[in-house]
Amino acid sequence: MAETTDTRGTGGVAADQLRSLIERIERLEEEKKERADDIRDVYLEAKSNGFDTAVMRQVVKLRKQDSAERQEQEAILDLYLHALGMAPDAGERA
Amino acid sequence: MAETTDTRGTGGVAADQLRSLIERIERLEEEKKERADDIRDVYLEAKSNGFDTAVMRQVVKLRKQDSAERQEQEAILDLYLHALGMAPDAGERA
Amino acid sequence: MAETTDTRGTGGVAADQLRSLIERIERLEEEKKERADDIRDVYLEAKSNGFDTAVMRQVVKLRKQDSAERQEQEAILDLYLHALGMAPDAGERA
Amino acid sequence: MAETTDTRGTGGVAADQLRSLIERIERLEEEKKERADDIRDVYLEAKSNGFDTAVMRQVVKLRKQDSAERQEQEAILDLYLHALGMAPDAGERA
DNA sequence: TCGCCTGATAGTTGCC
DNA sequence: GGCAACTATCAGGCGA
Repeated sequence: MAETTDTRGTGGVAADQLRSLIERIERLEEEKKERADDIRDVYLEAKSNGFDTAVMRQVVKLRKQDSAERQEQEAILDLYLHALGMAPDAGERA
Repeated sequence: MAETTDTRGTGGVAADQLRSLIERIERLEEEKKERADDIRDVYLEAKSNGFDTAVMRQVVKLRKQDSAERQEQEAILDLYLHALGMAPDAGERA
Repeated sequence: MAETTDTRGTGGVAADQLRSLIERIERLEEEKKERADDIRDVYLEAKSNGFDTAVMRQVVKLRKQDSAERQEQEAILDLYLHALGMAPDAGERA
Repeated sequence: MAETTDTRGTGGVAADQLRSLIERIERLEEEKKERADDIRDVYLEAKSNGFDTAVMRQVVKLRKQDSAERQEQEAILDLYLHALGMAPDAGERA
């Protein structure tokens, strides 16, 4: 734990490091928000072109679920293989 | 001590009603927690019988996803039908 | 130790046991969800009667905290009683 | 005929447009997720360097609030300036 | 445009 | 002690 008291005086090394981390996070959150706004804009554009955004959202959600489910399938396969001692790279190879 | 303390005057009836609502919620939350505890117990029982609970949780999750996806499929079908003005009982259009 | 590698062959005992456990879990989760839905309904009913559900949720939370503290007090009391050899029922509990 | 996937007569153009919109959305959501993952990574890095991430999240939140308040102040100022016919054409934002 | 509702996100708790 | 699931809170989108 960093009760390092490295903060000799004000603005120690830890403080600088912390400031840097915070700023990186803030920059990333800003970019994340930009993407969210862009997505919102695309939906607005779609709506203004006569598309049903509810349907579109459903489509996007469904396609996301499909890929998520595929991931799950792979995860559970791995788990089975491990449970059966047949993991690909588990070192255990009878 | 359950006399009509505050029930006279303004807000009395509302107070009784509120109390009733709160108690119903609390009872339901209690029951919900009981179920959660039961689930936890089943997993513990499974583990004590040599089953891999991680695999089990994954299985449960996957089966839940399957049914959720089926629901989504139906939802999107409904949306399409609506978007095409072919909804089962909704011929009304603004 | 229970040997669950009984899964060799077609539908071993372990497989049946696993299926049973999974189904119990799913039933319990279903019931848990029903309670959650009921709670939601009560809040909706409250809202339709003019109550502020945010305030209600706060109340429920506070009362839960209170009860938690009370239980903690009881736990401490039990501890003392045990330490004094005055526990109501020693040990056996299902 | 250059556009083979264009099923004219059955909303082909719209279909292409819809596909394009969906793909733009999915790409943006992907990028959004990348940023979220990056943020998560920075917090992990911070933690591995001994920082308390809960505190850091609090700091980020507070700074976001501060900036929101500052922007509100600027908005009010703009409003006043407009009301006075003194709105700047293109103001620089720090 | 306002209020409702659903989905996203941050915090909390329990498990490993 | 770290990590993941769950829960509660909050904001954005939709309908009236």
